[in-house]
Amino acid sequence: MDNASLLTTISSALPDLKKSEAKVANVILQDPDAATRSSIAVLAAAANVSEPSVNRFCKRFGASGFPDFKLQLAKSLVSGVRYMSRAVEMNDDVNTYPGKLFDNTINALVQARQALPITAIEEAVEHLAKAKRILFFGLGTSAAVAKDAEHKFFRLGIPVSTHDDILMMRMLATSAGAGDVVFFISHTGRTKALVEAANLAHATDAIVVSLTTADSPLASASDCTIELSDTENTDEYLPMTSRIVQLVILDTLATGVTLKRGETLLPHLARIKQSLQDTRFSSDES
Amino acid sequence: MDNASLLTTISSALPDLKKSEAKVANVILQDPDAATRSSIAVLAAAANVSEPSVNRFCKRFGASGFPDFKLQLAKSLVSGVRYMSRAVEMNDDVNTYPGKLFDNTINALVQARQALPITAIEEAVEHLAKAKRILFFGLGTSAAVAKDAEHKFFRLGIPVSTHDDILMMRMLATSAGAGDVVFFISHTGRTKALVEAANLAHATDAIVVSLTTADSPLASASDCTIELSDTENTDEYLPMTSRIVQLVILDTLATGVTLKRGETLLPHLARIKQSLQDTRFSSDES
DNA sequence: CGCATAATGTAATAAAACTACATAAATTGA
DNA sequence: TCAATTTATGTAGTTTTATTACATTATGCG
Repeated sequence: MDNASLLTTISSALPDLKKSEAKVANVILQDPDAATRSSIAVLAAAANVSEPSVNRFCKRFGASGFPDFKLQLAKSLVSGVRYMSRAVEMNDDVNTYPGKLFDNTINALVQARQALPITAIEEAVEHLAKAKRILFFGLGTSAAVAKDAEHKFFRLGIPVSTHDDILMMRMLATSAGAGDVVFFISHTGRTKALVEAANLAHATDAIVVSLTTADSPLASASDCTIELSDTENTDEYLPMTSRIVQLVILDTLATGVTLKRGETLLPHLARIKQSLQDTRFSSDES
Repeated sequence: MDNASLLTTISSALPDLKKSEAKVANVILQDPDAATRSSIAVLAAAANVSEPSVNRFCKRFGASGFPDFKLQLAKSLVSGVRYMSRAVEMNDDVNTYPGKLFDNTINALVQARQALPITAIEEAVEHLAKAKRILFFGLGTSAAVAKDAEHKFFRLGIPVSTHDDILMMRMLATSAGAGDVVFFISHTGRTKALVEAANLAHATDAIVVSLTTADSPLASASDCTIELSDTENTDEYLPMTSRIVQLVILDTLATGVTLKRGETLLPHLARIKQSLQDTRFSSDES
């Protein structure tokens, strides 16, 4: 996996390079992105060396030639550099801002995908699959996420409830016990009311699982934390991308539980789907 | 940003491509990695088309030429996101299925991004920005989406409420009037209770906006429909990708309203953010 | 059916990359 | 220090690769 490290490799090899190779290295290190778009002639001119020198440079770093080197370099730039989120500007029009919002969301998901907390997911699935009851707690935007989770786990046939009422949360947290999973959802992990409820639940025999930011007070109060990296400030005023990532993580957990429970679940899901049939207009009507 | 999405873009553009371009597309989709290492001649031969056809193909997808296209393709492969939706299999383990779920969601968003109903969004923003009151109606999974929307529009300072109670929906729909926007959210657009409520609302002076599938009964009952293409059967038993797209569309609408209302809104949002300050543990504590 | 337009291919041209070889610089040992 | 030798770099020619302009073929329409 020398993908992200090609530039590092070059820069640390700098002292061992021949004079002309070093010149090439410097030009590339100075603006790697430009390098990926240059031809060998342009790069050679920029470095004041001959074309074959550039070629030799490429081969030295494991590429089969200049084009191959450019390819590797381009790849390494993707994984190394964070994707740029494009902030919506005040004078964006309807042709611009929807695309930006989608892009930002997509980028957030791609990034989250790259840093999936597999072990935490595994552990959480373990707890959820064994749970006799699941309580989802969330406030504000996370209340909607919790509601979505409730709906999803309900379909799996697990007794589940959601709460966005602080008093209810405290009462339920206090009276929770073995077999219960109390699941907290919070972007910041710093909402006092939620952290307090988590502490109350933590004192019982129930399992406290949280979906939140690493190193937050909420994480400390949990038996199992699914940590999401703090997103950039795209979410400045209205939380957007963060909750989408949360939702997909919850999809993941629900899927994990489904898989863990095995085949028996599918008939159950099919039955629920069937039960909704009569509430709908068939595709032919109207 | 077409980083993670070049292959998805190609794949979803497939039906609109000319015969020779489609041949090229298929060869690339079949083994994208090989494509990044091929010359234009090799690729043309593999696809049984002429070299200029390959070149035209590349330009169609925004590249300046074949080498540039290869570069973009290589970059898009780095993220590891697969371009096609991959169903979760019964014997997938924790290293597999989370990635699949993220991939599917990302792909759904990329596709939705490509077919953004700009005019409908514009129209809906128009209505929402003028609204004196907004009512969000949704059932099941869409209830969670509605709740999220409520939260978001509430922050914009618009009187708003959400309902997932059929009777409440009917009463509110009937008594709605000028200045009201009744916003229906439904993946299928065929849920009877919801369609009936939409018809009741339609009979009033209120504006009925819906976020649903094209040609559905719900769409017919609306003044303005934001049509989402029916997603693939990834959502077979548990709705996943469809609701994510809905959420991002609602983000888009909220953003559109914000922009339409102009600068004045930002202080309002900042104030709300400020009001939440005291409910949180500061980053230093704990 | 014949015209018009679009789609694709052919062949020539230009650009880019690579190779073999030549020259220049550096290193070594007498 | 100065040849001899090795190593580094550049030159020029060759080959590969990509692009352009134009010709041909296919497609759709009146």
